[in-house]
Amino acid sequence: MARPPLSTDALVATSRALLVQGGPDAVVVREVARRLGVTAPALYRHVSGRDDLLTLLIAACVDEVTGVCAAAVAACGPGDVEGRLRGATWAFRDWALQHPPEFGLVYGTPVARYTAPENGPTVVAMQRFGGLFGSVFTDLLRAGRLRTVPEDDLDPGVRADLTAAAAAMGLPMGPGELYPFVVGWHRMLGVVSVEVAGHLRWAFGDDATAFVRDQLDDLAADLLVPPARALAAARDRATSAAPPG
Amino acid sequence: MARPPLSTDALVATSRALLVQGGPDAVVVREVARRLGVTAPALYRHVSGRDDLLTLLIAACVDEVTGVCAAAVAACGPGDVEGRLRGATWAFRDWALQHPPEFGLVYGTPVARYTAPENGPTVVAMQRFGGLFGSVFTDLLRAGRLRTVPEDDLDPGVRADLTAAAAAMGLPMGPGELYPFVVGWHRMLGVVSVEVAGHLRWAFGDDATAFVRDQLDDLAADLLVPPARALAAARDRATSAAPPG
DNA sequence: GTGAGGGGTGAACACTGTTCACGCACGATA
DNA sequence: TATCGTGCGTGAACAGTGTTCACCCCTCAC
Repeated sequence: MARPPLSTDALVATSRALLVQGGPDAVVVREVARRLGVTAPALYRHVSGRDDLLTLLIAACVDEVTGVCAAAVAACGPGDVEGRLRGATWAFRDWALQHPPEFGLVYGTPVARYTAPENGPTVVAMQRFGGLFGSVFTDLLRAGRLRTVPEDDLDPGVRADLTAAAAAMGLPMGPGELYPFVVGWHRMLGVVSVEVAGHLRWAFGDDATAFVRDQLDDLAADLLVPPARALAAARDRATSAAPPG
Repeated sequence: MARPPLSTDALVATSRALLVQGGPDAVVVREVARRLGVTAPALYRHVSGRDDLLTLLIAACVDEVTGVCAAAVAACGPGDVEGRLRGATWAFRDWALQHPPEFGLVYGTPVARYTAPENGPTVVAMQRFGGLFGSVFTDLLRAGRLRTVPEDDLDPGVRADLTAAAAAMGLPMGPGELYPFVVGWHRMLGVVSVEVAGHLRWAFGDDATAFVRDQLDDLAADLLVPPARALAAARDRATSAAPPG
């Protein structure tokens, strides 16, 4: 009766099954062991404890959602920068709605007593995820499709924070260009969080898809410059490159 | 050595202290009892179990936030419908930021294995809370300051859901009038949730106040008709009441 | 062949929520 | 006044949790 050798991946997979089935509290060391045909202390050879298990689980989920968003981005034509934004956004929302427990674990109220280890796997996974959306936005910026904000219109504190954040992440962006990125991230996460948490059920029952699509469309409309105007702006820049006088 | 008699309020208060100090998992029956100078089974004379304790705690928090929002509304002049919206919104955000554990308990990812009892105290507290914001929006509507949506512009499914929801809540509103209410609730909750959960820290460190104020101002701008235009619309309605021909 | 060590085991500890039989002290009743 | 019923507390117990410990077996390198 050879039992398959214990691997960290197997631990994470069974932990996730328990998470899906009964929420974070159902991820119980002894039960994970039981399902793997092993006693609880055996897991401590592969994982330093329950927190470590959750850390790996969160990282795996972030990697998965990064993957589906990246696939949606890759499915767009090379020039379709708007499609990449909409595709990635909707892929994120779809994944969240199809995996509420995982979404809750990653983006929900922080799990009690759990704190992600500094520079641990969850942090680097999050950075990969942020990098994906960052590339979508830099593409929009290069194509002139991003509705940037004049720096003088920004609150001084916000401007300073965004300048610092761009520098910290090595992004070649000014604060007025990073601003729509933050707004996009913030509103998208808010829209999806509220939907997944079920706080729209009183209005839309079990399916708020149409409403959420409206909200994400509104968000895109706020973030993007229409293609025609982007073209005109590009023409303006070209002519003003040879200024009169 | 007369111990103060055990009251449900005392249970809720000590539970809340534990929640604030260590998150939902720190609300431990035995510790609540210990702090009240009593053993654990004694609590079961006043409360049916830990879930019941959480139910009462959630209801108390909802009542508290309803109170601060109501106070902000009451502080506005009788004609200041816009001030009521902004005041209630900002009061909600302030309460959330000052009480992250309570906010997480009420509006965050549902607590594992906990489900609110049907028509229990949490539900009626939530209804009171919804009623407060509902009154703010009906005031806006009556003053002509709410940017309503033509019914034909609504997705048919959304329109049907909103019609049903208005009927279920006994609101004298059409779907195009309920729509901005849902948008406002949805976006406000999203903005605040993301801020409280700390998902903006990478950009703004520990204080995203200025950014969040921007976002809530944007939301208000999306929801409201400027006063001047509201006046003009009222004039139009008055003149078209005596139609030509 | 033998030592080293990776990876498993059962027992144990300190917790948790909850239930149970018990008992005390009080107010209403005969 | 004596007695009962009941509200409210107690300690003991049960099943479950995360985690640690001493132990042991199996395999691999020398």
